[in-house]
Amino acid sequence: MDRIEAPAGTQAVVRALRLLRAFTPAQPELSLAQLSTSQGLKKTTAYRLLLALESEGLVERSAGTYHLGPEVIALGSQALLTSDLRLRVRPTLERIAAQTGEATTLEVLVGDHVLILDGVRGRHVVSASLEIGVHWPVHATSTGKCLVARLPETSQRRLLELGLPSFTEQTVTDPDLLLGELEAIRSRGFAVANQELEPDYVAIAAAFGGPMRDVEGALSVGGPVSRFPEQRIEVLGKLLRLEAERLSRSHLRVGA
Amino acid sequence: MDRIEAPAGTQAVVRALRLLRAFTPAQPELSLAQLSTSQGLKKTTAYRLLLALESEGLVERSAGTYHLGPEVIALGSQALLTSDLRLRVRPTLERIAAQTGEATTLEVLVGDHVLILDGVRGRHVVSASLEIGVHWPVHATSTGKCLVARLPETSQRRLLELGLPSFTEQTVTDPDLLLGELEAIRSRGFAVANQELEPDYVAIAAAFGGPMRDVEGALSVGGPVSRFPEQRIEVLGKLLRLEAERLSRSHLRVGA
DNA sequence: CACGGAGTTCCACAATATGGAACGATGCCC
DNA sequence: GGGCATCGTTCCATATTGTGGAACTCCGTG
Repeated sequence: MDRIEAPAGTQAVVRALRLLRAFTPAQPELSLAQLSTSQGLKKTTAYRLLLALESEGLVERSAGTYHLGPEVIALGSQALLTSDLRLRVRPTLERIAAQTGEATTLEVLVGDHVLILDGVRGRHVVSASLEIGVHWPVHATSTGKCLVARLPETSQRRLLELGLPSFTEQTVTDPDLLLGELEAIRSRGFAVANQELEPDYVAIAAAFGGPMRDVEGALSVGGPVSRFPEQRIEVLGKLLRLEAERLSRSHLRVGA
Repeated sequence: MDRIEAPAGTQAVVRALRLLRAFTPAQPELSLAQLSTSQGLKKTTAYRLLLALESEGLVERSAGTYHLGPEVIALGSQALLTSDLRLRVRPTLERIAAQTGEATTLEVLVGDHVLILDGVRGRHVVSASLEIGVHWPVHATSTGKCLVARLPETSQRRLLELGLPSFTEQTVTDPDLLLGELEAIRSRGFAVANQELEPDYVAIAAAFGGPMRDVEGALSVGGPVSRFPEQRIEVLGKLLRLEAERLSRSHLRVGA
């Protein structure tokens, strides 16, 4: 999220879209009152916008509360299926999964979270859950950290200033500490999140760039801590860095 | 889509949402010119709306064309994961899949298509592809037909008037013929699509209702024609009808 | 080099979205 | 059971916001 493009003269649309984003896994059902106050909108305005969203099938109402409608699912799947990034990276993902035997993902930065765009399961029974479409905070994930590490510093600060919730005892919640770690990640070429999101869960990630040297996405492997001793983390990190570099280079043929 | 709620004084939002819907699997990349003309918008207006959509991450731009952005995927998955219909019907789906061994889906009407909301694979190697989130035309699918059969007649006509593309030699493309079939579906309690969408693919479906006697969704099983002789279709149809009725009744405890 | 067509910026105008006020329903508490 | 708070909803005058024409800038082409 480097270019924070300021929208010009389009408040109604932006407000409506923000309303959609108000729905979270924790709060999938919201009343008009909740929606309007949480978005700082007048009741009337929120109501009108919601009517528009409802008429287009993006929200539904039942028993006085709103929730996201089926049209959103349709749009989402449409976006997923036609994601060219996903298609391009799929072979890489499969190769890594085959080589390491671990669950492998492709993730991108969206808003202030990382989004799982695609994934390939590993060979083990115990493994990451791999829910495509789910998003996680950046500061407690390997992918999040290595993606943020490549952003301009102002964006980094902005992302890290907004409060870093703790998930485990290992979660890094101090912005300055994290900024230091980002530095290390840049020089190592990969990031590790060792039980920072969930106990017993380790993940390793490396980011690759777009046509310019901006961030495009990150590759990760992860699994239970028992399978990831220090030494193997190092090996996997180097593997991911290699694959990420290959993806970054793959632009040069086509790009300007 | 029975209640075609007319949006009041919200054209900007509606226009923006329509722009999102302009992206199809066939045309996942669209230029400004394409988008503006296809939606009957002035170039300037479409441009401004797209900027707003882009700033919120719902569309992305690369090399002069727009495509749906990652935020759409996030929203879609959010909608999917929190769909209470999906959660409620899951046990039923699993039961049917276990009992029949065939791929089983839950589908709903969205716009003028059916959307696959959830699915459980069957036991066979050869089976339906089951891509959750994908949508199909109503007139060539078993689920589509039985969902439409429960709509008010005016909605039915509207849906069937808008041109029925042919997919196989079996596809019913004549609106009047289809209206007749809908009648039969209502009395039988289930619908069949025998190679109407794809050669060799048979599906059977039954719809269930919401709190009022409106349509809520449809259950289906499907697979290669070789496994679906007339007699078995009849058996499966009755099974689906039974399960659908059970779902319809499940409201009565809670509902008004 | 002139042309057509792409995306983009600018701006005056009025159509459109805004939010205050007021209404009907529902639920809660005294 | 009456009154009070809170919810969703409708109406409407207002000016803020979105609209689209005109004009500009890049392309790539004939």
